[in-house]
This record gives sequence, structure tokens and C-alpha cells, in this order.
Amino acid sequence: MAAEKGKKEIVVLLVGPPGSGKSTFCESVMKSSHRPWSRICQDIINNGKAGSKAQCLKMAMESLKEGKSVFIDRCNLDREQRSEFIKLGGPHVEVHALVLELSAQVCISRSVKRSGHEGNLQGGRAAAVVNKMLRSKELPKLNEGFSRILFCYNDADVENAVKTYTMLGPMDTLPSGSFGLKNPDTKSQPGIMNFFKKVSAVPAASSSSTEATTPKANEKIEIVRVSPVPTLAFPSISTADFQFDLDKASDIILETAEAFLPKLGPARLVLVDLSHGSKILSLVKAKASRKNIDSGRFFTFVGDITKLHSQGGLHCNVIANAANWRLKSGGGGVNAAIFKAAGSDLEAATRARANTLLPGKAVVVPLPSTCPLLNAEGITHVIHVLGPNMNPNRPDCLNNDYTKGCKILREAYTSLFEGFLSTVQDQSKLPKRNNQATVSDSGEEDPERNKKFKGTIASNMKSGSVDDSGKKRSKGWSSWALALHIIAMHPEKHENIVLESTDHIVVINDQYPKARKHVLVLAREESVDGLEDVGRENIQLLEEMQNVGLKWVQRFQDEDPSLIFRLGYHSVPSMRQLHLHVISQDFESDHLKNKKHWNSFTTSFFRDSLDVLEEVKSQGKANVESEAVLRGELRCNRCRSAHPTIPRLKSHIRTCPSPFPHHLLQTSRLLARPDSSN
DNA sequence: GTTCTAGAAC
DNA sequence: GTTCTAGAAC
Repeated sequence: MAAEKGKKEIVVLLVGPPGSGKSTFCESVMKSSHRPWSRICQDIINNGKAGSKAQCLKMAMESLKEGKSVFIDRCNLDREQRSEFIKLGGPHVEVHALVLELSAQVCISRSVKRSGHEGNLQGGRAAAVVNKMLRSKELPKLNEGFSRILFCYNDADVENAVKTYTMLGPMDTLPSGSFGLKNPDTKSQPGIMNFFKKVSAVPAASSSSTEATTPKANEKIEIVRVSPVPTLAFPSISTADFQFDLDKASDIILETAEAFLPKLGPARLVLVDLSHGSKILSLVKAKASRKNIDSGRFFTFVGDITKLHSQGGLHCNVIANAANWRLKSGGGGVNAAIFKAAGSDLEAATRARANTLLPGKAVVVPLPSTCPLLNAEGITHVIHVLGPNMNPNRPDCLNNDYTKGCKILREAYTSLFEGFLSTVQDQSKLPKRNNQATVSDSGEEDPERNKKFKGTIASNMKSGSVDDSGKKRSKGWSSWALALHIIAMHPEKHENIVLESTDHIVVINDQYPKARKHVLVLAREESVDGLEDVGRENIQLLEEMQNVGLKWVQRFQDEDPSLIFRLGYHSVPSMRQLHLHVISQDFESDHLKNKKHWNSFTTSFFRDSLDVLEEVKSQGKANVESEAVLRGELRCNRCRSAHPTIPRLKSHIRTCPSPFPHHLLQTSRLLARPDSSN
């Protein structure tokens, strides 16, 4: 009996989708265990047929009364499903969970085989069932009431678990706790697309704990995919109402798509047109096959872009809209159709990102969860694109100027594909930052100011946006990062802090000086956000910034000749608007608090103004150092000795007697008065 | 960029 | 116990 002294029954909840091996596990243990077990399987509890949870509970209680331990052989994938079985626990009954985290593919193929009805339909159903279950899976936690949880990720783990439970005699117990959990991140399962993003961002990730929801790169069976391949469906831009030449347009589509496919991983690009007789479709199709473009990853499709999944059976997670400049519904065609299908959600979501769009630009709009397009078609993002216009009855007609037109159309597709790329992967590691959005921060759009079409996508501009997986994106500038930009654009509104200004520059004190003297010379050029945006056209500007910086050094040294300065730029600025740091080398400041602060001024991340000028003159651009150096050791800027913490470093630099390194002394990178004793 | 703070390091 | 870092939130 259960009450027998020292003896404890065990309830083991198997946790896993169909085909994960729950029944096999139970049978293996029961075959040679010395402990009496009862397997309670919901699939057969009803005289061989599937039964209810209540039946399972009742039978479990009966078995426990008989002194048997029990396996609860049902999926038990979410907390709620498990909760009532956990209540079976008590002073004489322990409750364990055994989690079978095997890959979705394995589970699906096993359940297909078991059903004895191989083939697409059965396979499709099995896949659908497993996928659906995995989507709402919650891994068990000790605080649900388990005394022990064991995670298995592969056959070897399962074999060990079988041994563990087989060896368990009637009087034995197992240690409490959670065992074998490999990646605690899987405790909550975000939407299926989030998973895909995570996986595609780190293609090398092979942690088997995510395997259950990770598609293999080269899956052979379509239905086994847990997440669909990211796919962008896009209409031909500018060739309908904007009357752009079809031949030229088709060349540009192919050219830009071809350039992007290698960057997109397994993702697909699909040109869509409503009509079977579409000329642009047949042109693109013919040219694509001539160019031997991978037809699995770039193809044309006839259908309604708002109903590709439901009517066409094509799964696309992102669609492009041939938008108008006002980013509003209307005009008929694709634009009207998409706005109609997406409902008011799209207008609101668009408005949160941008108010207007310039030709050649794109804006990525994530659809809110309530959006019908998301729910009915699985579309997670709409990317609005505005192409060039050749129709005299529409705004901004280019009057047949195809030089300009082709350039803008190329930009439009590039912006679109970049936008798509940004939905596929987290781009935080991309070195280039100059593909910035050009929608104004205040939401007011000034078409005049975008003389250069260097930027491409307009997205995530309103604030530090967070993508679906919770990471901050590198695109766009958070509101705090705009402070310098705002001052540079309107110094007259900030008279209280502006020390000096000309048509091209503004000088201010750094709000959080990292040394006794620390001022910033801001460029007033609209489109130059940082060193990476600098080109030959900015040489005069760089020279003026340096001269103004030197003037301020003189001024400071007149007050205190012992001050030593460097003039330079951060390789990758945290704040928008090119700014030159004029900073004394004492680094005596309470605002200098962390490794990033120190390393940004004392490693190769800090690019001396002189060097930058020389590089721009000779090679047309400045070299920039990777942000990785910011995480390096803390080294003295004079003797280069390493120090474990910021406080220790600071106390060292207060008294370090060494001269500055050779390369700084050699040229006039380091600005010291001759009579200073350094 | 800063502030705040959990928790690692000492 | 305190010091310090590093990540999240802004």
C-alpha cells in the first residue's frame, strides 16, 4: 500500500508532442523495472480509444492507491494541462516531469510512420498537429510543483533517462531538482516567426534544445517545416500607374534581386501580379531563366497579393506595397487592395513609422496582432515602397528622364529588399550604418532636404524600436541619440548651450564631459551622421571642424598650459550628427564611468582628426574601427598598463609618470604646449 | 548617450 | 559585507 513506511509513489508526467517517444519510454522502463508502474495513456484509455483528461486523472488515482507509480502518457505541453496531475502529489507521492525535447522533424516522421497512413495528407496533418502543439509549448518548471524535472534532447538522453527510471526500486528515490535543461531561453515559446528570426540570425546555432522548433536548412519535406521560409512578395514598382518602361524595370528587378539573394540566406523573393497576361511578369521570368537565377528563391507568381496564402497556397510573411507618397489608401491597384485587406490597423501602424515617403524609399511596417492580413494570410510586415513616376498626371513626374528614373527605381528595390532583410535578421552586427532612414524625426517631411539619395529605408524612426525578439535594432536613432542633431539643425533655439556657431559648425560643451575640458564641434550638414558618412565632399567641413577645434584648444591652454588635448571622432558614434571631440587627456571626470567610455577615447576607436582628413583626401573615406575594441582591456593611455577596474585605472592615470605613446607624440595628434613638462 | 539595479566579484 | 560591471530601460 501507498502508506507503507518510507515508500513513495512517483507520478511521472511525460512532456512532449506526438512522436517524441513518450510511450516508448514508458514501455522501456516498465519492461524491466522492479517498481510497479502503471502507464496511463490518454490515447488508448477508453478501451483502446482516446479518452479524456478526467479519465486519466481517475485512473492515476486508482493506480496510486494500489501502490503503483504512474506514467502520465499524454502531451502535457502546457502548464495548464499539467496542473491537475501535479495535484496528485502529496506526502507519499512525488511528481516528476520528463521532457522529451526532440526535433520536430523526428516527432513528425515518427507519428506519420506510426499512423500507418504515409502520404501527404497524413503527413500534413501530423505536421500541422505537431507544429501547432509546439507553438503553445511551455517547458515545465519546478515551481509548478514538480520535485524533479529531467530534460532529454536526443536518443542518448532518453536512453539514460530510461536507465534512471528502470533502476529505481520500489523504495528508492531520485534527487530533486531540474536536470539537463540546456537553454533556459526555451522556457517560453514566442511566435513561430520569432523563432525563425532567432535561428536565421545565428545559422550556426546548434543547441539541440531549440531543435524542436528549428527547421533544418535543407528540409526535403515541405510539410515538416515548423516555420515557413521567409518570403517577400512584391508587385512590380512604378510599371502600372506610374508608366515606367517595362523593359528597363524588369532589368532593374533582376539586377537588384540578384544582388540581394546572397544576403538573404534561404529567404525568397516573389514578384506578384494579378494578371496571367502580365507583361512585366513574363519579361522578368524570361530574363531570370536566361540569367540562371535560382528559381526556388526568386520567381514570379500570379495572384492577389493580399490573398497569396488563402487563394494561391503561397506562404509569404512579408509583402510590399506600391505606395503613394502620402502613405495612404487610395488610387486603386495594389495600394488600395493592401490597405483594404489590412484594415485600419495598417494605417495606424504606418503612421507610427512615417507620414510620407520619398521616391526610392521604403518603410517597414510590422502588422499589429489584430490585423486581418496577419491572421488570415500570415503576413507579419508590409513594406511600403515608392517608385519613380513617369506619368504626367501624377505627382513628381520625371518627364521621361530615365537616367534619374532608373536610379530611383533601383533605389526603391534596394530599399525594399533591405527592409525585407531587416525583418529576416537582426542587423545589429552590420558594420555600415549609413542606410539610415530619411523620414524626419518630428514627422514633418521636407522633400527639399534629401538631395542625396544615399539612405534607403525609412523604418523604426520614432524611437528606440524593439524588434519582435526584443532586441534593439541598429537601424534608426533612438530619441536620446538625436540631441546633437537637433542642436546642429537649430542652434538658434539652443543659445544657452551653444558656445559658437557658423553656417557649417556648432560648438557645445559635452553634456557629460569625460575630462577636465571636453567640447564637441558638431557638423551642421544634414546627411552626415557619423564618420562612416564622410566623403570627399566633406573635406572642407572636416577642415573647418579641425580648425575650430584647434582654436578651442588654444583657448583652454591659454587658461591652463598644462592641458594636453586630442581632436578626434568616434568610429561608430552613439549619437547622430558628425561630431569632433576636443578632449583633454587627463580624463579627470566623474562622468567617465565604464569601459566603453574609456576605450572610446583611448583605443583605435578614437580616430584622430588629422588621420581622418588624410584618409578622406587620399582614399575618399575614413577608416573606422570595430566596436569590438570597446570591450577590450582597460589600458593606461600613457604607459599602456592594464587595470582590472575603472576605479583602479583612474587612480593609476592620476599619477602615471610615463610619456604618451610614440605614435601620438610623433605627429601633432597630441596637442601640448611646448612648456608643459610632457 | 545616461540611469538604474541585479548579481558577480571580491 | 562592499565594490563594480553589465544589461535593460529610457
